[in-house]
Amino acid sequence: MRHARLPASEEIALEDVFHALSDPFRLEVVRRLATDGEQSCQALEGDRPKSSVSHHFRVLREAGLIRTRNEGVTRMNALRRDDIEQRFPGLLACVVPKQGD
Amino acid sequence: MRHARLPASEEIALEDVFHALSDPFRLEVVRRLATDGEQSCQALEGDRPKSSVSHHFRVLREAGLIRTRNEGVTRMNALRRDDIEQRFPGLLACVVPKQGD
DNA sequence: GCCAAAGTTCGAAAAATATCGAACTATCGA
DNA sequence: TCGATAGTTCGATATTTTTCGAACTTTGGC
Repeated sequence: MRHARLPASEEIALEDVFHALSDPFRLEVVRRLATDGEQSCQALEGDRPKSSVSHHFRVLREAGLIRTRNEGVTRMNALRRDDIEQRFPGLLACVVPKQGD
Repeated sequence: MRHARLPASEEIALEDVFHALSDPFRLEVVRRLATDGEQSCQALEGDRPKSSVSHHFRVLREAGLIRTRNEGVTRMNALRRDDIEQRFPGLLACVVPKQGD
């Protein structure tokens, strides 16, 4: 399996991040990754076909929001917390729900 | 001129805000409003036709990012700083360039 | 009242995204 | 090696956005 395109931290573009997060499904994925940590694709698919899920994960990956690594037959997706925080401090805090919201 | 639709602070949706900011022109408008304060539409149009500019201001307005008031024959647009800050603390700080960036 | 200026609205055409099935790839286990 | 599992890629269609001209609205000035 070819290595997926992944922008370096400095290459992450705000427009791309915003576009990636403007979709409800992708926003939810980011939130789940933030609260529950690394997840496989299927752990987050909500009865959607795999090709659709794969598309959304790709958008998140290319925007620089997540990183994917192979673990056996599955792929684990993790939020690029530190990279995002470094590039756009405070952004993740707006996305991840705080208690009492 | 009819009053433009404007969501209350609590109604501002993160997805809408992200979508609004995912366009380079709109992101630039928000930055200009943040740094230079209230502006007319034409002060920010970059050789684009008025209908296109008007469309983008409408997206920003409906997302809850700006407020528009009539001033004579022009309409002045202002960033809804306080409302956005209250609803999504820290978000604007990610958008507006800090010095040395 | 008439004209000009600043935006808005409408409608149609172009461009970008999303959706989903089918075929493909890679890895693990038997 | 043969399945089975987890994703990816491709291609086609549907939906959403963007773009832009033309017509319209509102306000101020003469």
